Amino acid sequence: MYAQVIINFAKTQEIDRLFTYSVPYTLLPKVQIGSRVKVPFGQGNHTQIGYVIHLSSNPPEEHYRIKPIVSLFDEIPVFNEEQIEIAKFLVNYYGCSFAMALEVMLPPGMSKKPYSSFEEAETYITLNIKPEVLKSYIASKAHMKSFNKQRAILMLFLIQASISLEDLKKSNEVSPSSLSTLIKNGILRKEEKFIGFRKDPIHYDYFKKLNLEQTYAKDQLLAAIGANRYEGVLLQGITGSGKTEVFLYAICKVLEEGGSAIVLVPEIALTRQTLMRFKERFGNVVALTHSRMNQTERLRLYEQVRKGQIKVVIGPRSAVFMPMQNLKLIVVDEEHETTYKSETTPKYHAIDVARMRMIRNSGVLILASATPSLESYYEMKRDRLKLIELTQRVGNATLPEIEIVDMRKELKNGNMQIMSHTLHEAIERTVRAGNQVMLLLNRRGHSTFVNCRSCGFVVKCKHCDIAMTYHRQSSSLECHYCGLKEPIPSMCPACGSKHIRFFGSGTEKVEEYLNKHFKPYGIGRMDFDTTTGKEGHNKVLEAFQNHEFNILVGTQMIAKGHDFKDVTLVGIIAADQALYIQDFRSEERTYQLITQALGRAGRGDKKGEVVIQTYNPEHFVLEKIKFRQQQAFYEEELKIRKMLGYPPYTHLFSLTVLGRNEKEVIQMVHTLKYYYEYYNKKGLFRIVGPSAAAISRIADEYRWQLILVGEDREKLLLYGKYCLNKFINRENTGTIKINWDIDPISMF
DNA sequence: AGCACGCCGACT
DNA sequence: GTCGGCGTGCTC
Repeated sequence: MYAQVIINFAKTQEIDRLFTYSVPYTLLPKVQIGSRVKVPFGQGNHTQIGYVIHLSSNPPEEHYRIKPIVSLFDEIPVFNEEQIEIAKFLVNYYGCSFAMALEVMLPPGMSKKPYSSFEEAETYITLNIKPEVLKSYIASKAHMKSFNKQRAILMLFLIQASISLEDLKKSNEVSPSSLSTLIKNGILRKEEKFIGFRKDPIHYDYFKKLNLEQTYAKDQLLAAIGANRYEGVLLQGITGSGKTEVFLYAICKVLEEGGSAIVLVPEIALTRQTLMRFKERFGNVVALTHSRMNQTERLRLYEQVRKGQIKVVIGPRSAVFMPMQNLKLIVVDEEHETTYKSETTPKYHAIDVARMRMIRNSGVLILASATPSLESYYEMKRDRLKLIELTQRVGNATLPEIEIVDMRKELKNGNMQIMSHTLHEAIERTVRAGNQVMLLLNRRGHSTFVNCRSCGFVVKCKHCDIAMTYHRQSSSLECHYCGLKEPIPSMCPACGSKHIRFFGSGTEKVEEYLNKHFKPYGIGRMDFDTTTGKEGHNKVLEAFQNHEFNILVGTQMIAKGHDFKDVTLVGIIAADQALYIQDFRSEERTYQLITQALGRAGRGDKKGEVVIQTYNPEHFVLEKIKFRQQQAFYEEELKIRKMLGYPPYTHLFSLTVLGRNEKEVIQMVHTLKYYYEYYNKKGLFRIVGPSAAAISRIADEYRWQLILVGEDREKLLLYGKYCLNKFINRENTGTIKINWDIDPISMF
């Protein structure tokens, strides 16, 4: 028997290919596709770890010396055959190495440690003395005050001789230290009980009754699942229309038919309520993956999924690789979110992988969003996705009133503040009525730049080409790109003038304004700076939910998915801010962000209100938002993209040249462009640039970029990589680095 | 990534 | 005539 193997460390192209090894008789039954094996490699025959990709009984035709596999690295294969197909897809679709494609699918921490199957064990605490003796033991210590905590624990054991540690921890009366004292004194003992996995039944009574529109949507999804062939669905439902409830029914159907499902959510912390909705209905076959999981937890989950015990996995983009058994449904919630695209090689997009898996498994892909990405909208128009719409809010909730405030008029009338009169009054009205306010401003800090009035000098970061932001809280200037903190200059570093002024507003400044005018109602702020702890997000949100404060100001992280029934006012402080970013997606982003944010208003029975502040009220994005012309927005934006030759009509291949030596970077990027021009004789591709990146220097590294545009994705990827390899092989690239990406999420 | 091979300059 | 600098190429 011969095994074809990918070497684990093969990150360079020359060795990123299959190597054939013979399988010794002793390892014959155990070496399987997806196994990790130790193999001798190179002249020194150092053992390397390899992944078995194919097995065959015939030796290869070419005659080279075949070495035998040394041993197995893990007891059981780490990948199933579907995952190997996914890896092949990643190699072809993103042009990464096979080794990288395989590695990205392993749970972190597993790449170096052997993996073994294990029995499900649960720790139980058991009474170590006779129950009669326990009573007298408690009585004998009755007078001791220090025994109170131990007594509370022992009282539980009067009823039941053995309790699982997990259940004990849930009880408030149990303190870990007194528990260990009782174990030390031999009153209780710890034991491991091996228990088979007993899956919970589906709790049908928790499913909510659907309205007409939801029922229609549900029926269409169930039909798609029942058809047992690939179908892609765009589930487009306005905020508050009850999308989640609809796809919970779809998951239910999949489970009934013996299948499994993956639910992808953006990186933003999933709210407890959402998780509860899954747990209530599906019990222990549901599992959540998240970034705060430790290695043991990750391995345990991977194993349970592989065995088919876990049938529903909820998680961020990496959950799309889970080795589910009989995977029949993938839901991508908030599918327009950019966190679904990986920033590290392989730079995969979770939707691409999800689609590939569902096509392979004849399953259903549901892309759910109130504001789909333009790509998905375009796919829907081309009949590659079936549109299922939810146009009404559930219950009595109605759509909020939208008011657009022209900040130029505000300025003319002498209001220099960040807050317009309209918004100020709306806040006042709202909090007085006992309701809550959310204010969105996508910039943290206090003032976004510091400027000298005499000479115009702007304080920039020493290491980056960006103005420093004034943070009042830390009373320093901060660079948001490299993290540099500097003291605030008392005079201009350039001319010595004392007339230093602060311009631009961030969340801190809004908070300051609110504290000045609305302090008694309570002010909260949620941004990168206030959510550092591990429960940072939840702490702020829970306090808001409990009315510990009634006005919340924050960056985009407040715009997503949270339901607060008392929020009746949402204010967008600077709506046009993102429109000035030089990126073809900035209109789309702005549309999505504002629409999502205003979806936060009026989720309960109360009527909502939205105030949007802008210097650009006639901008088409704001007009479409104001008049709720979603389809018109998408059509208009598509027209622009088509005219300019941007996605979804074309594909991009971006290259960034990085280096500490500016001259070298500029020279190299020009030489690189020459290679692309040389091999573009047929003119299939458009070459944009080179140009300095939007932030031309970050942490002392200069950044220049080149963008290739083409209609044929496959050819573009080949061309992009081919010329780059030629360039690297023929030129002395010195100290520069080159990053590249196909279908990048932004132009930076 | 490692290791061998190989071609050139500095040294006993 | 030999030792070692590292540039180049190969690894089942």
